[in-house]
Amino acid sequence: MKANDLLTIGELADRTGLSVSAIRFYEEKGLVHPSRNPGGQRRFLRADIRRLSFVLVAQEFGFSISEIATQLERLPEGRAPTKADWTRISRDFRSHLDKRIERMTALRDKLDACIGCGCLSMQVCQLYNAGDAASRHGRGPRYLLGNSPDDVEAV
Amino acid sequence: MKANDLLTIGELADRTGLSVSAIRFYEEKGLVHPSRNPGGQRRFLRADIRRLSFVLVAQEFGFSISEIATQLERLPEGRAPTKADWTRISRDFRSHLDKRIERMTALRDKLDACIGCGCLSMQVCQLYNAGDAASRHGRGPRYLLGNSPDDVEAV
DNA sequence: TCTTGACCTCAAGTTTACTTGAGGAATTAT
DNA sequence: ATAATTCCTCAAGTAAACTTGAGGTCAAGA
Repeated sequence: MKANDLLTIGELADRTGLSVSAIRFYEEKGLVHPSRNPGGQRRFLRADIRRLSFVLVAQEFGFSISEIATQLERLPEGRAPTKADWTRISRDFRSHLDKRIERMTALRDKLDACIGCGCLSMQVCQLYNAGDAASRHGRGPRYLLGNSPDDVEAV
Repeated sequence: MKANDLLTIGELADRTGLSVSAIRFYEEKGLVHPSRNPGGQRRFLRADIRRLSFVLVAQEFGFSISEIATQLERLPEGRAPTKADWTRISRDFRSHLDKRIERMTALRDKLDACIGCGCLSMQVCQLYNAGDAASRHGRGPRYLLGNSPDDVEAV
């Protein structure tokens, strides 16, 4: 590490656990904006360690890179983000995460009921619910797990 | 629909909400094994509606197509799966899902603590935990959210 | 029968998130 | 001073999960 507090791409890679190529890729996607030294090499702020770690956590939360880029645009460039900056972003995360957890838990509970009743191969079950079917539009199975009203005699 | 109880690919698409091309793709990946009529067109069993709906649900649970294919190999071909068949598979789902929910919830709780304390831009917080850092290997940030022991003075 | 809509195959394209490789310049270590 | 690292750019490759298109066949209804 040089006398100043800027990091080379390799140092940043070591600090974040990312590969060098991934960091270059993230720059291309607008997640970081390193400066260059006289020789043309990238120089990163220490704050970029956190920025990239944020990216990794956000990915685990199910955000795509472009969504993360949008979030990060709300952070200041050049100076360390304030508490208010991060709080705003965290709140968005929180609500996104809540929805995902809610959805997963609902699926699990329904699955639980099915394990008990064996309905995945039968007709009457929590998953076989006209309400569900009626509320579904667009993507995904219209009738969860293949049941549809006129299939009752079939499978 | 013809007199017999076999479905054309279009009918199956209507029933599952999948596109025709997706169903062909799934066949290629071994998720369904339709027979052919004399003219060479695919003919599906009614049980394939459930099979494909299972695929969609499994994808939401975070399984990849090849993992789903592995699970489905445990189901009988040609006859309707029994309660025991599905129960075995459901149990695997349940444990996979539990792990994911656990992980998401843990992340959310840590995030909550951070929204409260503003630590995403500070030094002391739930996410800044030597234990976490020590237990991390391989993929992902070595130091969650960018903190590392000698960065305390920095950001 | 004939026409239209559904189906067929096979190849290539798409998006996301990166990695790998070639060819070369800048830094650092000895 | 020189060798060993590290870095640079750009192009191309990879894997997953599909879609799109070309060129042609099959089936169902008027």
